[in-house]
Amino acid sequence: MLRAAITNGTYKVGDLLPTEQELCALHDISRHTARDALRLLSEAGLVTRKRRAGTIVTAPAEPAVFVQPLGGFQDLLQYARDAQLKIMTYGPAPEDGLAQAMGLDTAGWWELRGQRGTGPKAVGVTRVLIRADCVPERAEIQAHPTIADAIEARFGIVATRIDQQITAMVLDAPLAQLLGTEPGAAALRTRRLYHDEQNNLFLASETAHPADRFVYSQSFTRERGD
Amino acid sequence: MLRAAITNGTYKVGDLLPTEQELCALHDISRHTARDALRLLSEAGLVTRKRRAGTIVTAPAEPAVFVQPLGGFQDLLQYARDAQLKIMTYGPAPEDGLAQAMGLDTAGWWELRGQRGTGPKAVGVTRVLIRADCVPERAEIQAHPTIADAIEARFGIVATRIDQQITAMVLDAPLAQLLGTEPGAAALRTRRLYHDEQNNLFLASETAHPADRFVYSQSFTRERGD
DNA sequence: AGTGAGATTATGTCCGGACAATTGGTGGGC
DNA sequence: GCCCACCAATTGTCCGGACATAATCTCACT
Repeated sequence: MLRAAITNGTYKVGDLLPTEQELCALHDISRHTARDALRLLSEAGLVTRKRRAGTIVTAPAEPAVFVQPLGGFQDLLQYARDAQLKIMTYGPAPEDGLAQAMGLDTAGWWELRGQRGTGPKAVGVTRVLIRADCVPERAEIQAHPTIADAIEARFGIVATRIDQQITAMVLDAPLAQLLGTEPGAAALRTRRLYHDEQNNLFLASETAHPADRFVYSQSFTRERGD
Repeated sequence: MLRAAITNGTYKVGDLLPTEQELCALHDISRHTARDALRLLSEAGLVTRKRRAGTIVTAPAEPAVFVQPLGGFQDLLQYARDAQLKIMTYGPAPEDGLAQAMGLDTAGWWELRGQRGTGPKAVGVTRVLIRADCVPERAEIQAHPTIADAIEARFGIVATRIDQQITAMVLDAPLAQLLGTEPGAAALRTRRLYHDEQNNLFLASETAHPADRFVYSQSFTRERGD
């Protein structure tokens, strides 16, 4: 949670983190546990600790990203099923055709949640968050044709841009509330970008609010002019 | 000490380290402390820990080397003085002329210890070990002309080979006994190589025993034929 | 011989406490 | 105003204990 707080700007470079005792009181943990958390941050080079002075943020946190061979979105879904992760969406359900193209089963899997964000970019955007009870140390999905290949096979269109990643993250308070879980819970954030100019198809992962530094969601949408 | 044991081959890749409880009993420490030690090794990638299986050595330890801006030997001495480190030698005292050239004060600073090693290479070799109560995280000696420059200026000779490094290490039992301290104590090992063929001057850092994987000493000697 | 349940034994993750070391802050004396 | 002694706060390093978790081992059973 501290790492997330640093990442999203709650604590900026130069700020002082709560002392160990404060963390104990805040989260009802022992000093030992608080120390472990701060130690991890220190080892990651995000903070510097000095006696008497406290713990100072020295570098902005980069979200931990697992980039390598994650396969397509279907793989991700399958992985989520195997790992008994919870798949949730918020925003409207994706169009059937699009959902089918993405290999999504709109029945059962989808728990529609309240639309988050009201900005223009949120219109028509469906977001997917796969919630994990534990964050896997390493995603073990086999390398495999990307979702772009599947789209190309079914629709005959070609994605001109591909960008995929999966991130293990810790939910902060507002998002946790939105998703009906507790702050500090682990979540897998998926992100993919596909853009086909020819068919004006735009499949993008975006943040609900520009103010959010995180990209929490997997989005399926079309260009606004569509 | 475990790290040193891995480095010097006491534990080889694939070997099992003592369990936490065994370490507790061996060194009369709490499990927490033993865990910390093993955790450091694990974070350094030297060992892999698995439940029930134990702690397995997965990579040979490279001695931690501080290579960068260490300056010359005088700087090192000054640093040792400032940091109130203990400077010890064993073997015969260096010749006055050579010692002067090296900027060494043969009076006071030198605590002659027993000659270690009987091999031919040990003849006439004086070794210096700078002992530290704590291992500095980073040597903070200013960059500065190397000792080779000083030699050149005073003797008009040119070192044809320069190799300098300083290593923070932990004393194992035999060396600790030799130096009259306790196993596990911290020490700074210095190493420099200078060779001037023109004047047949050879200033080298060598290990006392070829079997020793460590180079513990700073040596000042002349070629055997000298 | 193979299988599976259970015991065993490591490590992983917590709790609680004590004291040391460092260093910023404070206040008194000059 | 400056300096120095002292205090207090914070992290660093230990101790001790409890239980969870995972993986190996054992052994009865088929």
